[in-house]
Amino acid sequence: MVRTRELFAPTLRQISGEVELASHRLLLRAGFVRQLAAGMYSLLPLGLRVVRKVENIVRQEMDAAGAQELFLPALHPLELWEKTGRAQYWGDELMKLKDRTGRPFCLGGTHEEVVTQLASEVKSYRELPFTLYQIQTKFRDDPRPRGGLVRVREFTMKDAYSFDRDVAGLDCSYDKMVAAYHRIMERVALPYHVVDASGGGIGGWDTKEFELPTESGESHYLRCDSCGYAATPEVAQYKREVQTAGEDELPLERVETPGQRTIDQVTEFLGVPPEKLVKTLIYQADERVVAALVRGDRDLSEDKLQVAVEAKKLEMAAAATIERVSGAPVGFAGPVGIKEVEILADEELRGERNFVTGGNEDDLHLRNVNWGRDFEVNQWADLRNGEAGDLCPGCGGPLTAYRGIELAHVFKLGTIYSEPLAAHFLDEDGERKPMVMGCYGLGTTRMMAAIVEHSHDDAGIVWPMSVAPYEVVIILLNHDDEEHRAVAEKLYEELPQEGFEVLLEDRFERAGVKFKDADLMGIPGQVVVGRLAAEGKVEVRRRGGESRTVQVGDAGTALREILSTNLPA
RNA sequence: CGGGGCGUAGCGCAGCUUGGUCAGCGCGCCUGCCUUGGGCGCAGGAGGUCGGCGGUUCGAAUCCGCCCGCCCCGACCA
Repeated sequence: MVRTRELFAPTLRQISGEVELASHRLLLRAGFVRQLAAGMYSLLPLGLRVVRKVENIVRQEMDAAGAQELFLPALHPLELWEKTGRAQYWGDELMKLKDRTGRPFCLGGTHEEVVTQLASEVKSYRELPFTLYQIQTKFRDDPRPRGGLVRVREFTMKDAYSFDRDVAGLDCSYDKMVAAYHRIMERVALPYHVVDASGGGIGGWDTKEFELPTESGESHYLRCDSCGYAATPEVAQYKREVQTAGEDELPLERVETPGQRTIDQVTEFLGVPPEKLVKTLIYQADERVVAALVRGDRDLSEDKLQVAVEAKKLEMAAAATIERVSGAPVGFAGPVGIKEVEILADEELRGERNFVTGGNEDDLHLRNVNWGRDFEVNQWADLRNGEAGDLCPGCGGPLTAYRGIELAHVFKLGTIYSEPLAAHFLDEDGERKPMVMGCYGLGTTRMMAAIVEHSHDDAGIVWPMSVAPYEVVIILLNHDDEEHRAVAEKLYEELPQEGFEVLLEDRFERAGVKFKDADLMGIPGQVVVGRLAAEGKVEVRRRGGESRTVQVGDAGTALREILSTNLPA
């Protein structure tokens, strides 16, 4: 219940051409948010109401799933992040600061460490399982914030953590959270795809992202439109066609390639298509050094390589290592004659003959290289990113490239936090074990942006009922007309009693301005008090939908009907 | 972090190439009149160290250097 005359919601008629994303433009124009600095936004009263509604939906579903809400500090001792190795892993993305005594702290980018330490108070299997969650501000010093509220440096997120005695228990806790997420997406009226993803370098498995499919999204994934299989390129499985060598093996040739290091350069220089090249990528896998081979036009998936070599830690080998094993400057490594490394080759190369590789000498490449003859493959594996056009592993249909906004992310952590932080319990058998954890994130401010991104038209935002900042706006057109004003005031009095959240548009503005702003703000129900008020009638409309003229006394009934769906038909 | 763009009145922009009636426009704001169903109309008015610092010059919004900030593409992203 508020009057627009008192509402702090400055609307903008124009906005800089630099602001590109629809959600960003509309949330700014409609007076929901303001930018303080790159990736930092103030939520104005209307924006806050939307976020609160999203939060309440999330809260209800979390509670219904048996999770318990708590509230953890945003400020963490850096030491805690060092125990799990994440201070280093996150690097500059973690916002660090010191207190007056010089003790190092950080602003939490997430809360696994803090919640795990808290959970370590659990002593017995009898206290398990449980799931904790909070709705908290997160800080991430992203190298490039973008897209308005989609990717920012300070944002609010619901993060939940489950604690179980074993993996079977985790699976159960995880399934409950996933089910809750499905209901949340339904309630905020967003379409979504559940996408298999990578747990990232820190570990975890069964990682899934809930993605809003939209061209303006920044995540990329592949999806089979016939059976619904979806995955990020790094983890996407695909059906491999049986490859047969189509050509005879030709004699190996050395070819001078002065200064030609990259695939593009070599392709250009030798005049061969990139699929005839084979990339040799040298990685440090824990203590070992491995060479991964993929076709020149493909991208290596570090996730798949890491699985194939069963390494805890995988990173590009240092230049010195590459030079040692290949005997050549970076850019000329190849499988023929390389030393001290295991060679892993992408399955796809089984069908390749006579390809071009680095020559392990400065400015040298080799032509007509063949595996088996010129070098031995130690291990064949799927090592490349999936691509659009690959075949679905389930049904064989083609995979399509999608872009999306990542709304939520779930994954199974196992004991990767409970072990270093000593979150143990005594099991039935008297054995001391680390708790088995899962974690479940959902960005609430991002969700507001995603809803706008998905639901708007040329005139402005079209909020679903479930998260609209107000459900009904009474638009009083002529403020000077006593009769009209009386009708508007009566509605403003009565509609809340009928259960509606009401905004009264009573500013000293012209009718046009009020209509434009009402559409821009996207309030689902509009009650227009205008000329017809003299006859005791008002116009009841759905933003983006139908409109009808009714007696003032019937406005509530008409609104109930017209607003019975979450989004206009 | 690499590439590109931008920074001039509260907001949106022009001016910069070619230095000198260039401190300009639209919207908003204030006053008065008028109007009240889709960002009215008329008249008058206030408001800017041209992102910052330094340099070139008789003279800099304009040219040069450094810095800061913001946007976009890429790298990165639990």
